[in-house]
Amino acid sequence: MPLTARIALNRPLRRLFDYSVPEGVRLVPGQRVRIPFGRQQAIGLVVQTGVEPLPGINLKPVIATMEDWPALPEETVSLLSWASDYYQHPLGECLFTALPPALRRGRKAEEKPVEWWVACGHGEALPANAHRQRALLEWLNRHSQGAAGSDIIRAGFTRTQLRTLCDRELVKSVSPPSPHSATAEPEFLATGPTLSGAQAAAAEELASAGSGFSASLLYGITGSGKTELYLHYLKQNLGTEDQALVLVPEINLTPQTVARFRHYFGTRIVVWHSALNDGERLTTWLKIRNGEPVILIGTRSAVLLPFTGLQAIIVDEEHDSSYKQGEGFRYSGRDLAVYRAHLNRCPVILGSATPSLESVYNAQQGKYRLVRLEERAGNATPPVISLLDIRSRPLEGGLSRPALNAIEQTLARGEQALVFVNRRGFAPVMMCFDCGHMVECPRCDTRLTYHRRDRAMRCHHCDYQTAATEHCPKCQSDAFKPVGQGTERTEDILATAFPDTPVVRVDRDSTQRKGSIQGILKQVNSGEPCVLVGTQMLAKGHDFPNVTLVVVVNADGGLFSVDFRAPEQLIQTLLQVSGRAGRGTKPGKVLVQTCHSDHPLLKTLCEGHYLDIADQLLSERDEGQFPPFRAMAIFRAEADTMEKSLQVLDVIKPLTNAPGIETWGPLPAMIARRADKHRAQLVLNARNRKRLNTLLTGICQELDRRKLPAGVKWMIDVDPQETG
DNA sequence: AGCACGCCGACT
DNA sequence: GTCGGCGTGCTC
Repeated sequence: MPLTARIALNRPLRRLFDYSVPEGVRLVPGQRVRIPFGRQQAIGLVVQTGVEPLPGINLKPVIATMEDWPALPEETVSLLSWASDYYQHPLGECLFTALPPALRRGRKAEEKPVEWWVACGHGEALPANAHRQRALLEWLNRHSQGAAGSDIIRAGFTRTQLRTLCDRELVKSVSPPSPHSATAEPEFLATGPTLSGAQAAAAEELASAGSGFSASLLYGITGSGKTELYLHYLKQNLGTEDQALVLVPEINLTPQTVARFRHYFGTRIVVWHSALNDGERLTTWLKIRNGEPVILIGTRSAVLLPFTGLQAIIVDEEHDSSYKQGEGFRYSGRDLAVYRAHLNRCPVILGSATPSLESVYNAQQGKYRLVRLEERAGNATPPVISLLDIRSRPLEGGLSRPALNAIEQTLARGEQALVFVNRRGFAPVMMCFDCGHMVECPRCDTRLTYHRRDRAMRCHHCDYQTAATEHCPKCQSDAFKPVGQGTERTEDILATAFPDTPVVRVDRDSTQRKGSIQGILKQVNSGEPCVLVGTQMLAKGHDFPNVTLVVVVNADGGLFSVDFRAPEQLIQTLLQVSGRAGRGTKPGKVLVQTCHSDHPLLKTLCEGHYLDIADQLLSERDEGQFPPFRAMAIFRAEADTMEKSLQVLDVIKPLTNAPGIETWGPLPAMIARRADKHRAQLVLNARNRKRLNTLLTGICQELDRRKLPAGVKWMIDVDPQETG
């Protein structure tokens, strides 16, 4: 009988393809092969061998193996097969997301040798106008050991300059010095950080779960020192040959965070995030695949890396919505982390000051061990939160008089204040007070945000932008004014109100312009009085010891949203941003401006213990029959007209008719048109997750068979984060 | 996703 | 007469 193999391709196809295996070739699951596909060639991943050859199809033979070992180890294939089924995404695309781009394209799974350059002359022979070449040569002469090509480029020189110098025989390429002689191992500490009593107790509880599978929810209030706990845990429990994974949200993966881990683990720390280039990705991927005993700090996709000796997983800020991928393979990094810990029979720690309702529920159900850390580190006390009703109060740049007074008093005491605004730009709308016109995005059903600094009107949902005008573009009236608050506007008002105090704005725009958040925060870290203005970005993980006042400009956005997650997210954001106050020795105070100071949710926030609030929110989810009490999935469709999108979902709707499953819609999405795509959705709400999964699998099979209206893209989102 | 095949409109 | 538009169908 001829040998056969079932192979997955990196194509959006919900099927696999069978091939014959040439004599003398041995294939195992997870192995990378080159195969003929149609009239082209492709890279495939072996899923299964020895399958029964299909009748009536003569199999093409595999061309070659890329390696004689599986690129994806068995455990990683299991993880992704499970995820493919759970998230209803084609297996091939799931498996390929676990490969670095270079290997997806068919490159050899080996390190590109480092090209190493040394200077072998001086600049006298260079033409007088060759400034950059001279600068490069001097730079290289200063590096007596020579330098890697990538470092030369990173230092601001170009490949052309290097090539020309090479042609002039002023630099040459040599083999790189061996890594041992290049640099000494950086120093790192043998023991973990010293813990407070409360931290030590929590550490002991975490450790008591042992080394097999366990999931712990570490509820640690802001400022309680969760990171020290992670460091301590890894120091105490990780063997010298073990691998560990620390997942963090993108914006938490700062140089300081990494430096903190390096301080205790030195070169054992490696990072994984969106800013890595293909070469760096391959290098790190190979390290992980080779089983090197690294501790990897990474964002969402790090959970898919091919670990072979994973012994601990930590998910920091586990409630963060960025753990859910919002397009393509819509997996949850946090949920896959838990499943992966299960596969590896190792512990997983989910840490947060404001855990997701899903995790709180799992803890209540006994699926997760709840570990509490409710004392702030050092002498810090939790901040006091109070509501400031702004109904019929005059506002300046969104700030009420009492709020401005509080900021003034804070500055007068030599302390710092933080003002939280949930929108970047100057104002979210420009409106004409004569004709009522509001400037809209031509491609989306949204208003354009006014960015005064750049004199631009920008859409925050696509890349559209246009020059700002002084008059109404419709009736030319000059009664054309910004409406609502953005960070730029609040920054402006504060700069006017406190002319002698620095005002520092932190949002996507300001950090992009200045290069990094670090530079911007220098001012703040000096401890001198200043006012910080910013978005979400400020709410995460930063430690500002001298910030003693936090002002929330407007808390009302999330109070009456149609999204069932809005109340949870509002509370989480408010508590995270509140947590920036009073992290030093001085007590912190939080003022939340609202038009609904009698709203029960905001009232409990003030009295609030987060777990009590979570309990209350959970009972609302229960009553509304929402997750985690129900399993949810959404069919989304997009096309050049709304009719087409709705039409496809109308075809799908009758297929969802099953006991224990409720279907809502189809309805246009909250923002119905986005980048000229008209979007609609069909929501499925099920009592039983397994039943929902089986139903979805069946529907996908059926839809693959059927001919659907052309030009419509449909997809499934399991456990959706956004239901708008 | 690619890529080829296929059948209708405005060019040398 | 042909170049090329993108609709449709197929890939073991």
